[in-house]
Amino acid sequence: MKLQERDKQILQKVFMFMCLRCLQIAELFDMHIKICQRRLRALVKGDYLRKILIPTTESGRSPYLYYPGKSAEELFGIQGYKPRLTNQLSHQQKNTDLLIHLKKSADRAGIKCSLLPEHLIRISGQTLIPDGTLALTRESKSALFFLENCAGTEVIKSPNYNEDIENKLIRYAEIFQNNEIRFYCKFFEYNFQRFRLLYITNSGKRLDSISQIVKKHDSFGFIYMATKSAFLKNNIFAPIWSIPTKNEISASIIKER
DNA sequence: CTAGGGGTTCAATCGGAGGG
DNA sequence: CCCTCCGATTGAACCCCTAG
Repeated sequence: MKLQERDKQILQKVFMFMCLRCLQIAELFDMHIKICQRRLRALVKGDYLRKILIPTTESGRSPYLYYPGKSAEELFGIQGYKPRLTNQLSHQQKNTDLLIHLKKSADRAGIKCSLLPEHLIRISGQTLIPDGTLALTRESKSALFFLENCAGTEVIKSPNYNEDIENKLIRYAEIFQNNEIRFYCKFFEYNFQRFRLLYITNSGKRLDSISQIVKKHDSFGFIYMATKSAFLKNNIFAPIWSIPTKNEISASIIKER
């Protein structure tokens, strides 16, 4: 097969996210789903990609998950990973969906959006791992955002203060106070002043209860919250964000002009 | 000959109806 | 209560045509 320029870009994205579904790739590249399927099939044939069937909870056929094959590893000189079918994976897939939504929304608005998914942060040895980070750039100015996608399974508050949401928020506040974002400045090649944390919840009820904890620990007002449905329904300018600390309920993360 | 597009078929899953 | 069947749904694969 002859590798197109777009094929290479697809492979890069697959490396970036570790693994992607056909629909995610089609959305990223504005491809017709069938065209996307066909290219992916060709890439699988050339062992640029490999695929596994992932179990799903939704109706319909289970989609394939594509991850780098040997040819792609040789082409880029990067090692790929075969995704393991764990709870972690479905959470990661949801994070990918959110990041792609942000990316496409920014594209439409003419704003540059660079992504840094979770697994790349993880292997860099950071102690606090967000579900993803992104940099929005407009006219030579960039802003850094962390993304937390609350699946609704984590404990909000556990007595041992370990790995619960409250503990994580405390650590975010520490990082904000000390402005420990050197890793991200280096990755995005921009000297960010501060960052914002975008906290996505899967229900309004959960948003309210976590807001209470945010108020307690975020004295700066850097934590923005929204429900997943509002987030996915609206564009990047939409005033859907609440900032618990400032008692704001319709903030925007970026101004329209 | 290759890439893109439309139509159709295949495969896998869920939920509900119905029977034992 | 459990099992099987069936339709609905969704993603992928297949076939054929067209344009360059």
